[in-house]
Amino acid sequence: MDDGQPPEPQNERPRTRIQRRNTRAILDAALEVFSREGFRGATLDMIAQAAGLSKPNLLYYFSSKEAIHGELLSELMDTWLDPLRELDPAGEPAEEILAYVRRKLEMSRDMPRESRLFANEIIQGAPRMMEAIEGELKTLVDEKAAVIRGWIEAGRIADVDPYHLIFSIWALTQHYADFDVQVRAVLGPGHDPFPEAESFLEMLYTRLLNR
Amino acid sequence: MDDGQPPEPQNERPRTRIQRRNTRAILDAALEVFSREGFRGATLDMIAQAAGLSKPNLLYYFSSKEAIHGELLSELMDTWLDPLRELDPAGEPAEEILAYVRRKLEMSRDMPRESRLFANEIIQGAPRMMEAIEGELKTLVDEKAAVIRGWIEAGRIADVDPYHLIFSIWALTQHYADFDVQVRAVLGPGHDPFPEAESFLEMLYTRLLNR
DNA sequence: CTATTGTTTGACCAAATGGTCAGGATGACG
DNA sequence: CGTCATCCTGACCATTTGGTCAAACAATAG
Repeated sequence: MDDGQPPEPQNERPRTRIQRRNTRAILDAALEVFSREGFRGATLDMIAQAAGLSKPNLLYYFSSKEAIHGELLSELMDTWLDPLRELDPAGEPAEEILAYVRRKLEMSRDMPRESRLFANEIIQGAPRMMEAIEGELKTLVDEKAAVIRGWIEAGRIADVDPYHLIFSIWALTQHYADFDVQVRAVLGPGHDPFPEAESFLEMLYTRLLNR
Repeated sequence: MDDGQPPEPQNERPRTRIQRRNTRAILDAALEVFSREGFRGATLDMIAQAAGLSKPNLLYYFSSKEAIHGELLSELMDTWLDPLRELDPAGEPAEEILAYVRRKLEMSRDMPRESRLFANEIIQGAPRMMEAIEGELKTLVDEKAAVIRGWIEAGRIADVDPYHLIFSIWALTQHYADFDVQVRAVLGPGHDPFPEAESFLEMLYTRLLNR
C-alpha cells in the first residue's frame, strides 16, 4: 500500500540490491563530476553518463541535483574530520602530529576526488557547508588546538600557533590532491610525488616542533 | 574603411578610452565570477551584470566566453610567477626564500580572486593551462630548484627537496586565499589571519632551513 | 553640421539543462 | 504462473545559456 509519495530511496538506507548498486554508482559518478566541475559546472547528463544510467533514472533515486550534491557533502564531512579526531591527547605530542600529517597525506593519495570536492566547495565560499564548518569543524579544531596548546605549555613541543599549525597540515597535504596535475607536470612524467612528499613533510614538522 | 571584420578590440591594445574602461570592467567582473564559479559554472549573464553591461555588449569586446577566460589566464600566468622570478641566486639563501614566502603571502592577501581562478583551473585538470604549466612554469621551477640545490650543496641551507620546498610555499601561502572562508570561520569573526600567518610561516621556514 | 567610426541594445536563435510524467519493463515472491 | 512493487525510459517542458544581428545611438574628426 503506497501513500502516494514517491519512493525517494536516498533518505533511508537503500533496501534492495538494485538500489544499493545504483545509488552507489550515482554517488561515485557524481563525485567524479562535481569534484572536477564544481556544483554549477556539473550537469545531470554528465553524471548520468558516468554512472551508466539515464537522466530520469538518476532522478528516480535522487530528488534533484542538489540532493546528490548534498548527500556527497554530508558523507564527506564525516570522513574528512576523522584523521583529526584520532589525534590522541594522551599520545606523544610530536608523534601524534606526525601521524596526523601521514593520515591526511594518505587521504590525499587515496581520495583525491573527495579532496577536490571539498576544495571546490570552500573556494566557492562554502555556500552549502558553512553550517558544518562553523559548527562541527570549528568545534573539533578548537578542541584539538587546546590539546596542542597544552603540549606547548608543558614544553613538550616548540611554541607555534596551534591553529596555523593545523591549517598548515591541511594546506600541505591537500595540495598534493588538489594541485596534483601541477605537481606531476612540474616533476615530470612517471614520477610519484607521494613518497617524497611524506619524507619532506616528516622532516618539516620534525624540525618545526622539536625543542 | 572597414574590411568587413568586426573590431575585436581585445586582440590589440585598447585604443579608445571607452574600450579601455569597458575591457577592464569586463575582466574585473569576469575574474570575480570565474574565480568563484569556475569556467563552466560562470555565465555571461553573471559577468555582464557584475560589469554593468549588457550581454551583447560583452560580446562586442570579447568574441566569446572562452576569450574572456583565456585573457584572464594569460594575464594571470605573468603576475603569478613574478615572485618566484625575483628569487635571487646571488642573495642570502634563507633570506631569499623567506622573502619569496612573504611575497606569495602578500599575493594571497591582495589578490585572492586571482589565486582562486588559478586553483579552479588546476583542480579541473588545467585543461586550458597545461601548456603554460609544462612550459613556462616548469622551466622556471626547474631553474630555481637548481639554484636552491646549489645553496644546499654549498651547505648554506639545510638539505631539503627543492621541488617540495617550492610546493610547500605554494600550498601554505595560497591556502590563505583559496580557503579564506574556512580559515576565518575557524578563527572566528573579526580575526585577520594574515599577520599571524606571516610570523608562523617565518618561524616554519627558518626552522626548516637553518643549520 | 555631417559623415564616419565606434558603441549599445532589443529581439532572436539553437542548444543545453534541470526536471516531470505516463506507461512499460523487470524483478520478487507466493 | 500471476500479482504487486520496484525499476526504467522516451517524450516532453520551461528555463537558461552562449551567441548573432540589424538597427539605433554616441563621439568625434573634418
